[in-house]
Amino acid sequence: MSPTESASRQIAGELRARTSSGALGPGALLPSEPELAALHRVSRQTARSALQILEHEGLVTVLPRRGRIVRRQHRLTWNLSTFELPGSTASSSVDAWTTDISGQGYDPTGGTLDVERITPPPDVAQVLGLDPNTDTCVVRRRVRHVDGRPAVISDDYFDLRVVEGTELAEPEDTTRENVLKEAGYEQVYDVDEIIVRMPTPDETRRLDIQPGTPVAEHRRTGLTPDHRSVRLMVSVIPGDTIVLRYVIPT
Amino acid sequence: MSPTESASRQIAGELRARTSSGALGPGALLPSEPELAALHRVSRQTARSALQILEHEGLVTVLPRRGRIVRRQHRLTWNLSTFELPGSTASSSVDAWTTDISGQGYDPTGGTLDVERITPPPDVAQVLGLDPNTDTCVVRRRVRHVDGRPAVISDDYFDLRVVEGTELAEPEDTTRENVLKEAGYEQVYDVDEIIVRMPTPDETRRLDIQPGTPVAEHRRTGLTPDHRSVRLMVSVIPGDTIVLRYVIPT
DNA sequence: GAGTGGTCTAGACCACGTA
DNA sequence: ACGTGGTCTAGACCACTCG
Repeated sequence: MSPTESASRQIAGELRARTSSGALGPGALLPSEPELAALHRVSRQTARSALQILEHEGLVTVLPRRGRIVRRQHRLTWNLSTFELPGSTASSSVDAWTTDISGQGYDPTGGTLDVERITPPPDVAQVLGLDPNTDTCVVRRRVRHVDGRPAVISDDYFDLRVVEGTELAEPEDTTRENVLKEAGYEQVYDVDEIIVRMPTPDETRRLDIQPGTPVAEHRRTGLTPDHRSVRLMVSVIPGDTIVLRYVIPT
Repeated sequence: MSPTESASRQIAGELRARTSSGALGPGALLPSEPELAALHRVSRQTARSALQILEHEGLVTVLPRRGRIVRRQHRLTWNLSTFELPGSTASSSVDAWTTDISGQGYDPTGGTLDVERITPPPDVAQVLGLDPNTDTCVVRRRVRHVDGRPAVISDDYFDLRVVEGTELAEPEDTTRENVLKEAGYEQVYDVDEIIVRMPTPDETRRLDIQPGTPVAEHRRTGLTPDHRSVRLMVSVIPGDTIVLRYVIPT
């Protein structure tokens, strides 16, 4: 026999069933900790554990001093491929982020741009082929916003020798793309890597996400025809708000 | 002033710093709950909470009855684009999974294939354009393994009318990709959507993953030239073991 | 048998927003 | 003022494995 489930898991399971059956729809208020404890004749801690199981599953959000509600599951789509389906309205030359978000009825404005020259962190140095001791890289840090709230962390790394003298080394908000090509570094492939993990405490703070929300770390490396990496873009994307999308011709 | 951090968070932060500074490398044993409690003069529950914060961040794994160790962060790469960098050795016609995994020195064999005819779940019905009440779909369920352990859940859905009479409707493990084309449904685009979320209890069990490990839900829709969806592949991919990769020509 | 984590209890104090 | 969740304590019992 399977060992009986712990009380907290049983209670969590019961509530989970009520959400997936629709009895507790998105936005519905769950029982408070003392209520749930009394209902099931357990201590408040046990009831609390049950609710936290659901929080960690992403089913439930805490509204401070209001209680816990069932989460809405709506997500935005971020198109990461340059290729578009015929008939789509996207103009792929401008920043895809802006097009995507406003195309879905949201406001992509806001956020900050911060350009710095730093000694490259080890992982960046390796990708860009830099010496962490002697080389300098330019990082363009950005927090993209949606409807006025932080939505994505997006850091762009370049070798200083590549972008020196171009607008990419300056704190201007360029809509970019052929800057690198004009500097003699034609970019012909992007290699995207997507890592799924929990956020660091710092990321949780910067993105203002609920604890327990996983993120995608999206690392896009821009390659020249001779396979040199000229650009590394690292984005941190909260899983509860954004879907990544690729269109691939077969 | 910022309100002082709670004791459990402070202790977690201290341990986190010791891991990122390298003082606690991968595999290192962390202090046990009673040890940590005594060290910081707090109750066992508080010490436990601190350790659980790190578990939920994915930094730490529990070895039953041994203690908690710092996780290794190594991940496999799964190539999801058909396009390959010139010079790569992949033969893109066969199952990319097998090529990818064995190319990285792991064993992709094992697992099960289970073919069923079911009434389509609502999300599948919508994508494939089926009527949930009258239509039937064929699902090919698979749990892909790596080195003998479950690694990825991969369910393939088809309209029964499309695959009836082909090997895709039978419980055979075919590696051929042009079955659909021969049946008159040429597939010219794949649309991939990647959702980052926490696993359901069922997925946690089937994938045998640590609680607190996030997953990517990868949904690949195969489109014909007239934008009909003929195939939906849904994969559930544990974040702690696999990196997704796309190569995109610019 | 000692030591690990897993679970639970019954209390307590706190900050803080809503009503 | 009341009720919410956030945190903490000091105890307890359990299943299990390792030496």
